[in-house]
Amino acid sequence: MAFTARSQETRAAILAAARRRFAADGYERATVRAIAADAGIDPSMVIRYYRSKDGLFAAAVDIDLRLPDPASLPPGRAGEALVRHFLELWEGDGPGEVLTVLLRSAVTNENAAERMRTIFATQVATALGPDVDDGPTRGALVASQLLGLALCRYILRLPPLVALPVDTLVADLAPTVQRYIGAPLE
Amino acid sequence: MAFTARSQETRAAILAAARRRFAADGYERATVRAIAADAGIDPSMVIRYYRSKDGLFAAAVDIDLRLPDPASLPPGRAGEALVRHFLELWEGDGPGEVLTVLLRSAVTNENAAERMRTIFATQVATALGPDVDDGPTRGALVASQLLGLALCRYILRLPPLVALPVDTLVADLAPTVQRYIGAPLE
DNA sequence: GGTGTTGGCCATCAACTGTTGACCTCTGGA
DNA sequence: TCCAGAGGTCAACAGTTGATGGCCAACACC
Repeated sequence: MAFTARSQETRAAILAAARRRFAADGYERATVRAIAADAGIDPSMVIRYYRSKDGLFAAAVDIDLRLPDPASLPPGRAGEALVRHFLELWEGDGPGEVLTVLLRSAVTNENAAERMRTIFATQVATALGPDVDDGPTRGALVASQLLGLALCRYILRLPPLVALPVDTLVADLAPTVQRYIGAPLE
Repeated sequence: MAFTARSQETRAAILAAARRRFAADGYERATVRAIAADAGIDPSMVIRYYRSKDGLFAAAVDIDLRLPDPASLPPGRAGEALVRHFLELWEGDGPGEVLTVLLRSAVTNENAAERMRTIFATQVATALGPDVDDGPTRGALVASQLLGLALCRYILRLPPLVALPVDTLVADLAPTVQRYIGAPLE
């Protein structure tokens, strides 16, 4: 299946519409019909191409955080780099939409939650470097601050956080993340 | 309406079942029928008592954070007190359930998001004391860390965060919150 | 003891969901 | 020129959803 260029086009149109709808409405309220309408296509085509709504969702949340390698950063600046990289992902059109989908649905959908867990357990925790047993704990603490920021700024849209420019946010949060990465814990 | 003791009983049973379902499944997937079944009552009664599913939801998310007055705390310890109080709310059966409902649905439901915004804009920001113009900003930063913690520990259930005892979490997060409250910002 | 009010159940509605299969239509190679 | 196979549409399915209104049973009050 899926040979001609035309089919790849509508396939991509469906995926784009799905990401938009999933990001805006969450998994349950984003209907196959609405996605199809946005893509200017019949609902049955959505199923034809992606087998089911779940299949479409799985295709819609496929992302690589591409976290910077901490070894390549000046020591003491890893926190700042992490916060900035994370924020720029969210500010970007493509990844930001995917991340919105992921976070929005991870909150109610167990599959999405599991995906989120592995993403942040593996990508973040291992990005901190292969040090010792409290690596996962530090990674989770970092995740709590970064995801909390994303939640408040991009999902809940708390006005003070929406108003702050990226640079200010980086400056304010970097010390926190830096401490979670390196400082001695309880 | 609603005079007899019996009606108040089933009314309360419906509300309890609703909180449980909303907390477990989120707004969309928690059906009136399932809530009614949990409460051992006919679905139509749910509508009778709460007018609509939305009305039931509004009744289910009614909470007062009861944040401690910072003036009554030893200075320099407000951050610690805030984190501990917040965590104990989530650990409690009653408030924890309501907060789960609120956060789970604020992510997809605009009404719930608005409620969340006012709760954290007013209750947290004003709890920091009536100082100046960056009060809301500081409040939002605090919210980003506290809500991020709740998200990762109680909703996404990141294993390392679930494993940590409350005291450890308080010790690890208190400096962050303390800094957001008091230290000079960018 | 009648009587009206209230709690509760049943049957049902209209709308909407994901999904399926029959059918049309266009294209490109033989 | 023909025609197989692809992309695409249409109508319909079976199930579930929130919500409504009619009906019966129990209880309080006169």
